[in-house]
Amino acid sequence: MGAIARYVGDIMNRILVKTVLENLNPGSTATVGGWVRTCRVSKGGFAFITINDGSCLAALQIVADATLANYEGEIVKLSAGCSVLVTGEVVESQGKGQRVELKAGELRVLGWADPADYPIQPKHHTMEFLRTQAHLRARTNTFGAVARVRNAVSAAIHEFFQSRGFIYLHTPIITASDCEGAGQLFRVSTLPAGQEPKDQAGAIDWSQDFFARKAYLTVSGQLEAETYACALGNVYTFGPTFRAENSNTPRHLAEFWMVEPEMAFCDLQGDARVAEEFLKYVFSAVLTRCPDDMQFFNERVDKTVLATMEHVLGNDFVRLSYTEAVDRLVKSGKTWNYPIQWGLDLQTEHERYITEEVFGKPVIISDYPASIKAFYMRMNDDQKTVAAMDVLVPRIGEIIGGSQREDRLDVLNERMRAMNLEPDSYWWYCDLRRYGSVPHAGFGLGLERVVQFITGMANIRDVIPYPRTPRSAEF
RNA sequence: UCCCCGAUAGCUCAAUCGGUAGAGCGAGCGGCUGUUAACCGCUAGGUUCUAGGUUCAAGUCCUAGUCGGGGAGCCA
Repeated sequence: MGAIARYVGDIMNRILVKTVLENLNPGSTATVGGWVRTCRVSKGGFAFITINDGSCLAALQIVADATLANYEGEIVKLSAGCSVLVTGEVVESQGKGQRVELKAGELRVLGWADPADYPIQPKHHTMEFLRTQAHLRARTNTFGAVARVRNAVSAAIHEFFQSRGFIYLHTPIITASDCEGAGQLFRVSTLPAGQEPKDQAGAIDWSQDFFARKAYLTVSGQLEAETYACALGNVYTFGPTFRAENSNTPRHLAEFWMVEPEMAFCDLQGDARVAEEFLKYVFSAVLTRCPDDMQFFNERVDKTVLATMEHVLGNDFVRLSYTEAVDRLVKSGKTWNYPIQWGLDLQTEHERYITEEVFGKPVIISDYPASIKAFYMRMNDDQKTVAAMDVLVPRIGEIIGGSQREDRLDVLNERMRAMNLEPDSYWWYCDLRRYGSVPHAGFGLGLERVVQFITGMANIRDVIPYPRTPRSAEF
């Protein structure tokens, strides 16, 4: 067995750097493992080695002196990226910058990292460069903090719904619904490329494909979630979602994670109320659990994120109808690149004006014209608008899109025909309205956009470990 | 997909009117130091994204492409 095997006992007993820094007092003994951030060798016969193990933003300072057997042979040669296992005594730090440090009694080098070619130097790197080193970028302060915040957000999402009795539902990744109205789909096929079997008309014969029909990666679990909501009451999905849109922006991914609660016996007002409570719960949880990481983002990434979080938590979201929003935009006196007119969708510039300049906080816009929204949204009594709502936040724009669903079969059929959709291919979706239909509502939230909003990270590709975007699927 | 901008040392950038490529950081070596993005000195390090073109001469100008960034659309 190799070198690692000999250390298994110590590895299993290691203590997190976070624990040492926050909980251990001078006099304790500890074994920690981590990756070297910096190593400064003093001719006075000792070396300062800071290591990080991902458990927290801060690094632990190790003091190793020349009495250690491998001091000259190994310790003085340590550099950024090396992995080490250190056992020593927690002591009060003589220097500034840390409460305690670890005086090494034994320092084992588990893995070297040649400083001549280790890509993560102890200096500023651009996000663009780190994206090309996605397998190592988690070792930086920024990406470690992003990973911890993303984790805290994910945990908070489950907690919020679980504590309210929602059932976590796993909707299919592969779907045969090819027109959910949410953009381009990735096709899933096992037919040999270029040699697909043809039917008599010369078209590809999909009946010979794996699923005996065309299949795709899901763009939303909503329709399936509705069926379970109409049996279990409140459910939520939380999983990967795919869009084959050729979108090249700092806010779009081809593969991203989406949360989609769906609630039976719920109308649009209830939907909006849950959306607001939900966002506030998640923001609050991150502030509570990742204070150091949030402080870091506030200092190094975006100096407004903490104030924004506090502001959002301390204020009610603004409720505004689409009609009122259009009215405000018309009367703003501003000149727009895109026209404002009742019946046209709001553009990014309009949404940002409302949420950033008019109110300076999240805004929930509701009751959009039916003509610009999906077939499944419930027609309002005015016969012109549907019970849809978008939650808009400063800087990001739309973070949540939701609606009360059309629960009347005849109205749904009418809407589908008006949008050139074939009700027969949605037979199971229509069945929900045929048998025991109930008012229900839900919304979808992009996980990465929430993490972006919370951390202030400018590009969505930097809040997911391995971003998939047009022409990019490295790693 | 559309518009704009960019690509020069490992990284971040500079290079005047088109005139023969430089700095900081990092790295190597040496010095100094309870240090903490340590500090000081020396050294090495380049097919200037690719392919064409203009010119006596191209990092610089032109054309096409590739990749990256910003904005827009689509959306979460």
